Amino acid sequence: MLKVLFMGTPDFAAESLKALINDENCEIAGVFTKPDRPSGRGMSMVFSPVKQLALDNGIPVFQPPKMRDGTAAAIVRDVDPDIIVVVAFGRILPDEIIYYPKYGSVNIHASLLPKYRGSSPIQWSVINGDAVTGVTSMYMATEMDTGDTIYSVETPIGEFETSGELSDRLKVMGAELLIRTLRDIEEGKAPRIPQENSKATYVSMLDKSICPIDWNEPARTIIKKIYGLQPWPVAVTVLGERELKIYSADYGKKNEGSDPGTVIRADSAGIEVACGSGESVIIKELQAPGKKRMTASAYLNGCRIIAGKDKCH
RNA sequence: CGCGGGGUAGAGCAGCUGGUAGCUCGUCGGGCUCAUAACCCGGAGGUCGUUGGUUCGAAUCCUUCCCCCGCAA
Repeated sequence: MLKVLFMGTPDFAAESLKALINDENCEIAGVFTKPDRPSGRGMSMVFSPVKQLALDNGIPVFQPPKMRDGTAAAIVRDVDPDIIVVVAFGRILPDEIIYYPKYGSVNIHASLLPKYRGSSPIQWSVINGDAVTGVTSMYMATEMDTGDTIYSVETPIGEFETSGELSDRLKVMGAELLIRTLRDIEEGKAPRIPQENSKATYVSMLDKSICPIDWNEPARTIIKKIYGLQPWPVAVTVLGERELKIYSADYGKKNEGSDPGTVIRADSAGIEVACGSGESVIIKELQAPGKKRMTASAYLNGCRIIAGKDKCH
């Protein structure tokens, strides 16, 4: 029986916590999650998925505002876990916490380390057009995502798969990997593989500055960006007077003549826009300010777009 | 009371300095074409989100409530 202290915040982490709760071999002595903050319309306080799940299962929840002022470490000593499991916690832990438990701390990271160390590995693997990605379990070290890896599992990325969809798959894979990892650690047969630091790449947190679509890019780059930025922050382009969020798109025909950004067709099939490399992209679903998400053809019904004249910026 | 946008025919919108409603698509019927995401003719379909009020008269002005969306993460 492993006495586990779990740390995590979003939906992705809740999946792992759920697996731990259902695992006969684990006793969850407590859960750390980010402090509640107002969110949503009306800015009401909403508990994180991890907190909600913990509360539903009668697990003690701790939300120290700071990890380095000693109070968090004091809680850890008080809980006195055999191991700390960190999944998408969103905070950096001090050494006094990482190395406190008998087995140290393990982390589930949504990439094939050492590739994509950092905050948004799932999104970047999609945006960059990678064919495969995966989840990795590792022993945590002082520097973020640099610890020795234990296991990793790969999965192909669909050509039109969104980051949200991929995340839903990876969180399940991560939860399974976590259970296997913990079992082998307890049985003393988990490997400890140092990362090849020379092959490491880092990715930063996403923000809205990368949302605008650059129509000079090739079709695949644009399409991968559209799917990679979902469900947040969502790729955008300006068509006419409005900034449109683009939710789905497909490859259009070769188009050597038109300037990138030019609408070359607008009908029930969607809005086809010329892009770089003599290619084009067909916008299928979009959302205008204050409106619901809708198909491009529905949008065209109420907003005349003229092929050959209007341009996306 | 965090800020802002919106609820009008099946869908997307216009109308909103007041006089009972219009566009595009879809749909139904007919026609044209070798053919088409094409075109032509005709028809059906809306108590304009809800409550109360102002007015001779409100989708259009004020008010109550409900619902949807964006910002923020």
